[in-house]
Amino acid sequence: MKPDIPTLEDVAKEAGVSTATVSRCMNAPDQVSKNTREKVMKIIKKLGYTPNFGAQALAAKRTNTFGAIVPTMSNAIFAAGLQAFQEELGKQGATLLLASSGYDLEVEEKQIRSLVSRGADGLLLIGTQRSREIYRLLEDRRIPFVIAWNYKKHPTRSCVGFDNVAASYNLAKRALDLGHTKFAIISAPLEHNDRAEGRVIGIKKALEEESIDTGNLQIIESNYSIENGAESFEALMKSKSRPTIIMCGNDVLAAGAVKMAHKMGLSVPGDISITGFDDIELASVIEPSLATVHVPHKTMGRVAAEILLKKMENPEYHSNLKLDTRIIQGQSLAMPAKVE
Amino acid sequence: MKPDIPTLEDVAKEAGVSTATVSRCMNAPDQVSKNTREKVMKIIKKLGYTPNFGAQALAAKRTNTFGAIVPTMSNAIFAAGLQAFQEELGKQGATLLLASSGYDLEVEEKQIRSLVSRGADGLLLIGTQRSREIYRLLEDRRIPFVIAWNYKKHPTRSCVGFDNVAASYNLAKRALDLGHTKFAIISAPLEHNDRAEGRVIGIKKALEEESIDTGNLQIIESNYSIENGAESFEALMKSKSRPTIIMCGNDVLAAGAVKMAHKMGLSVPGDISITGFDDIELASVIEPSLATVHVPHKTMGRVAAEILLKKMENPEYHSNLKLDTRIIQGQSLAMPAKVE
DNA sequence: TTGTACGCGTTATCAA
DNA sequence: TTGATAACGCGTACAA
Repeated sequence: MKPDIPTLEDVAKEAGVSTATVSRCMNAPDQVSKNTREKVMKIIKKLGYTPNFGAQALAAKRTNTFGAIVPTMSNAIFAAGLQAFQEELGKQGATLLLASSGYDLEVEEKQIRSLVSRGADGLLLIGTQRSREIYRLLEDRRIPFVIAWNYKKHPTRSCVGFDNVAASYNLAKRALDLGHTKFAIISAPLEHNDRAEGRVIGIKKALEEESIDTGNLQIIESNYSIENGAESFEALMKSKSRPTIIMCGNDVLAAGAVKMAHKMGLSVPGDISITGFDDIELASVIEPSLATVHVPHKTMGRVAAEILLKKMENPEYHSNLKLDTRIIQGQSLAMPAKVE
Repeated sequence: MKPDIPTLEDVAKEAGVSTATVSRCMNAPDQVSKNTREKVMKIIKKLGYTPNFGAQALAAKRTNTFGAIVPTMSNAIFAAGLQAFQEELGKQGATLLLASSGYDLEVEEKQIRSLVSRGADGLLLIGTQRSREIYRLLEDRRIPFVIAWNYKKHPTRSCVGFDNVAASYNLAKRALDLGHTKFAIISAPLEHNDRAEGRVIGIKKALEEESIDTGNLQIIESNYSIENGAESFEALMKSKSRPTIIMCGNDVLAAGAVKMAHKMGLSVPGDISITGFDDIELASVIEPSLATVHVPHKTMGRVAAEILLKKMENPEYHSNLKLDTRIIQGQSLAMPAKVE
C-alpha cells in the first residue's frame, strides 16, 4: 500500500547485483560492463528510481546545486540575468537554489548561511557590500562564489560586472556636453546598494569636473516602481529650483518620470531631459525613447555561471571581468531649452 | 589547517552533552532545560555550527525546501508571482528551489524529477498541461503540488489561478460592443501553453456568439518580446484584410504592436485598436495606455505558497481557487473608425 | 569487472 | 531532562 520510493538497494536486488554496481552505473558507467549496465539501467527505469538527494550529498560531499541571492526578482534586470545563469548551469546538470533578500543585508546573510548549510556548491551574489564575517565564512569553507552586477578588482575574489561609476559618469558627461547645468537625481535607495551608489557618484564626479556645485544637488531616493518614479519627478519639478535634467538610477524610475512629465503637460526633452539606466525593453517603448545605459545582463548571468563552474574544477581559479556598457542615445535627452 | 566544518558531535563534545541533546536544542528547544540549552546555544554560536542539510534530509525525511518550475523568469508576471511565493515561504523558514523550463514540457518533466529527487517538500507548477506519468509520480510519492496561473476545477489537485478563457472572452465582448468586427490575434505560442490557448479560445467564443466567422481569423503566434510583437503587428497590417482591432496574448506583445503602429504612422486607437493581457506596469506607461486584463500575479504566488504549506500539514487538504481578473479600460481600445 | 563494508551527520526511539 | 544507538540511502576504499 505504501508508495515506497525505490532505493539503490531495491534496484540492486531486482537486478541481482550489488548496490555498488548500481551506484557505479549512474556515476561512472565506464567502470561497468555494458551487459550489466544495460540490465541495471532497465531496472532503474522500470522502478522509476531516482537517487536520494540527501544521501547523495552526505556521501559525496557535493550537491551539484548552486545558490543565488538577488535583492529582488521583480526587477527585470535580475530576472534576465538569473534566467541566463540558470540556463548555463542547467547545461551542466546543476540546479539553482534561489533566494531574494529584499535589499536587506541581514536577510541576505541569513540566506547565505541557509544556502551554505543546504550544501550549495557555489554562490552567486549581487554587489560587494556585505560583512567581513560572511566573506570569511565563505572563504573558510572554500565555497566558490562570484559577485555580479558590480565590478571591483580583487586579488582572490571573482566578479563579473560593470563599472557603475564610469557608466553613469559618461552619461552625465554627455548631458553636460549638451549644455545642462541644473541636474537632479532620482536614485534607488542608496543604503546597502553599491550599484545605486556608484551611479550617483559617477554623476557627481562629472559635475564636479565642470565645477558645478554638488552640495545642493537634489537627490531623491525612491523604491523600484513606476509610480515612485512619477511621484519623485513631481516633487522635483515642484521645487523652487527646477532642474533641466533629471537622471534616474534605473529605467523603471525614468519611465515613471516620463509618465508624470506628460501628465504635468511638460515636454520631454523640450522642457526637461530624463535619463535612465539598464536599458530594459521598457526603455524602447516609452515615448520619447529613453536615453539610458545598456547593461549586458544576460551575459553577466551566463558568465557568472561559467566562472562558478570553473572554480568548481579549480578552486584557485578566479576572474575579475569588467563588461562593457554603452550609452543608448534615446530622445529623452537633448539640449536644455535655454542655455544661460 | 583544514577549515573543518563543525558537526553536531563537535558541538556536543565542547558542551559536554550528547549529540541528541544538541539536536533537540535546535528542533525542540522546550524539551531541553533552560540551563543546558543556553550552554549549548553558546557553543553553537561560537563554533559557527550549521546543520548539514544532507544529513538532516536523510534522517528527517523532509527538507523544508519547495520547488517551483516556471516557463521563464524573464517574464515579469512569473517574476512577480515567484517573488511573492518565495516571500511567503520565507516566513516559514522554507527555501525555494527554482528551475525554468523554457516552455518545454520535456524539460519541465526532467526538472520535476530533479526537484523531487532533491527532496522538495512541495512543488509549484504553472499550467495544467503535462503528462499523466508525471502526475502519477507526484501523487504516488505524496508530494504536494499546486498549479498556478490557470484555473481548473479538480477533485483532488490544487490550483490557484484565473479563468483565462472567461477573461479573454470578456475583453473581446467589450470590443464587440464597441462595434469591432474585424479581429486579429497576436498570441504567445499555443503549443504546451494552456494559458495562451485559453485566451484565444475566449476570443473565438465571443466572436462566434456574434456569428462572426472565426474560420479565417488571423492568428500569429509570437515569442514573448516587444520586437516580436512589433513584427507580428506589421505583418497583420500589411495583409489584405486589415483588422480594426488586434488582441494580443500579453502586454509585451501589445507594447510591440503599439510601438510599430506609431512607426507606421497609424493612430491607436484611431486607426487600429490594440489590447493586451496581464496588466504589467508597462501597460500604464505606454501611450495610449493599454486596454488589458489585470491579473493578480502576486496574490497568486502568495496563495500558492499558503496552499502548499497547508498541504504539508494535512495531505488531504486541497483547494481550487479562482481569482478574479478585471478589465483595465485603457485608451488603446475604442470604437472602430467606420462601423460598416 | 564486481562485491563487501564502512562512514557521512542527523533524527528519533527507547531507556535511564 | 538526558544519553545510547539504530536507522536514513548513498559513495567509495579495498578486496576479490
